[in-house]
Amino acid sequence: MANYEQLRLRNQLCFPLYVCSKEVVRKYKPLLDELDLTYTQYITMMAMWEHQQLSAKELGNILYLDSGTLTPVLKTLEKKGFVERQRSKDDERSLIISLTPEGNELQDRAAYIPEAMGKCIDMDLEDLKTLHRLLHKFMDTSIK
Amino acid sequence: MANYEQLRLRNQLCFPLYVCSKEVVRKYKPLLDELDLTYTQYITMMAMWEHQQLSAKELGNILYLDSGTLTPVLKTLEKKGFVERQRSKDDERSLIISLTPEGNELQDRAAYIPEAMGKCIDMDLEDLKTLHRLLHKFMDTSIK
DNA sequence: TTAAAATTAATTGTGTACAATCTATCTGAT
DNA sequence: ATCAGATAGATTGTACACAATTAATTTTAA
Repeated sequence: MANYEQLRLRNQLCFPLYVCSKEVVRKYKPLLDELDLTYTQYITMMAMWEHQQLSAKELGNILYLDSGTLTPVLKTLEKKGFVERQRSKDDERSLIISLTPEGNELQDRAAYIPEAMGKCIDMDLEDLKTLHRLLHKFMDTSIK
Repeated sequence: MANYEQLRLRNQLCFPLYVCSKEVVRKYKPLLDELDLTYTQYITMMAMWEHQQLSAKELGNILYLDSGTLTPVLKTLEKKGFVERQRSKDDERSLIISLTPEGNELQDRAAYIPEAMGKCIDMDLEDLKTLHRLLHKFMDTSIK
């Protein structure tokens, strides 16, 4: 029988990426539950806190999500009162997302999350910085 | 207005992990389409190629997936003729997954995928090795 | 000017993920 | 021997993720 060493899970890059990504989202869950946000809703709100107002298109570019994913997320966030959705006057095709006062206030309640998450990760800072740098490098060289 | 630097997407570890993971899966898609496999089905088959026979429980431990995810994946792989599902004689609770001849042959057709994927990633080998090492370290220190 | 092409969201369909619950089976302590 | 607890999968419900298609609007080029 052939022994395809390169087909072993432990030798792939994809698999630890996939596992680590899911694990981080899992670790966020109890923290995000208190804000009534899912992980996808959380990163959407992070983009909104940073930019205050964005079109759905711009949001998709920032988050690497298409309208099939974003449309229901934005409708949910609107239902929760954190954002408003309205068509652009300039271009009726474009959907403008803006923060509500409640959405803005949520940022205060979210402010402790990055630090709380940091405490969950038992790796030294140097490794985390390297990991962060290499992931960004991977994104920059591999996407699109 | 407060400026929560640590809440910016670019300063998170979670976000590049999430984006890179999705991006890698997206890059696999055209290669896996030829095998009639999704990414989740592919890593399941990789575990099977490595072990020949596993219980659903063991598969879940290897892949970090629970029965809610695995049950439909395994039923699909059975329908495609790549694995067999049968209850253990020793313990009726346990579901034994084994490779069919077709499932085994699929490994030959999958053998070129790791190399093809490698060519899609435009990062030097040293960085990729470091990334691989740090992701495994992250998995080992952060999960469970 | 106007018809074709491009752009933006929304919709549809498939396939995960995972928490929570359920069901069947097995194990162990009395 | 038996029943309480543990264990293994299956099921249910919610929420993505994304490809493909659709619908509405805008842009562009003949």
